[in-house]
Amino acid sequence: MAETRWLDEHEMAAWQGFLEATSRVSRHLEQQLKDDAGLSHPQYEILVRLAAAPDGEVRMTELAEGLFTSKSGLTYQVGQLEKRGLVTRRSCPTDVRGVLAVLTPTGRRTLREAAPGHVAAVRASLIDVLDEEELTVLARALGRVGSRLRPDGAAGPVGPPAP
Amino acid sequence: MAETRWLDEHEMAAWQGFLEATSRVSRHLEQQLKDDAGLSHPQYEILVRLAAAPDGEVRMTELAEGLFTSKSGLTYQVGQLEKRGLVTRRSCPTDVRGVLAVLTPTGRRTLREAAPGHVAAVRASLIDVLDEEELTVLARALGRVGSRLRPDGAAGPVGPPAP
DNA sequence: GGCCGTCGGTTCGAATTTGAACTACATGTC
DNA sequence: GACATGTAGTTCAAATTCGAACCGACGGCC
Repeated sequence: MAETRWLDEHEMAAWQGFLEATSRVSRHLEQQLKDDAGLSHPQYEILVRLAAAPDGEVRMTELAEGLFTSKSGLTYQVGQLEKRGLVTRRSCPTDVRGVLAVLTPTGRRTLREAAPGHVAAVRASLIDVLDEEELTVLARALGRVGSRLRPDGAAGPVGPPAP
Repeated sequence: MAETRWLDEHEMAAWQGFLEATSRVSRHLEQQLKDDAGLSHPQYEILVRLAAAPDGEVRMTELAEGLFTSKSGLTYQVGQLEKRGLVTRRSCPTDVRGVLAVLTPTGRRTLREAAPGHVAAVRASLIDVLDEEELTVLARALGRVGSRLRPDGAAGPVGPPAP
């Protein structure tokens, strides 16, 4: 292994900015959702995915992937939502092992009530803080960062070899 | 409250990219640190801050602010580090209430061994994935996002009122 | 000098997250 | 068809996180 390439000032600023922004934004939104809708962020995301799916139902595994969370974590959160009547489970018709999480009418209503406040908070804390160029660059750059870390190894081109 | 301004496709891409990138990067680095050095990310950050401070000691509250974590969370993590002999506590000479976390020689050595691998992982997952322009824009944009959410209300100019 | 509101840290209990079993089923191969 | 291997989801214990309650100490003020 060659000498360590430490981060220069510029890179360090980006890294620290990333850390601070992600911490604060996620904390802020978590708080907003809890206060205004009594939902955690994972729970909100579950409702969103279900609402967007045909018949409002999605396989557990598919949900877990979309949430970037572990299988057991998802089981827990769906359990919480089920307790509150926002979601139901039914077994998958084409695979006996499978389970579908299903959005209930109450769940759909809860989401409809929570969404405007949450979107407003996302805008206030992130989206509307960026100008047009920043938004574009950020989407492109972070999209690449995220996709390269996907487990399926969608690493794509590693980029040109160092000159 | 006016009509909700939903996110358009462009904004949604940025938001989703942000969510995915933050999830995956933090998960990836957490894993790398645990595997290679037996440290959690908060623990690593504590060691870094201590190593950078004169005499390797920092007040608890100051540490908590730097880590964007709660006071109790910090107490816990410093406790863990203390158990492993990487950190000691001593009471602050100028304020009886205060506590200083102090880096031990073992702690300093542990950090020195962990740092190269961690920096490499930060590069591989984020920094080296960005080109020069992206790095600059990201530092600027996320820096602004983070600072606006600081509790001290360093909100700065909110920007021109909507036209 | 004594009081009052605030600060610095810890402790506590509750909620959440994770990875490692574990069960039950699906799938491909011969 | 039977078997080996992999997949879907849950359960479990352990670790971590948060906020609220708490205690002792500080500081300003009368």
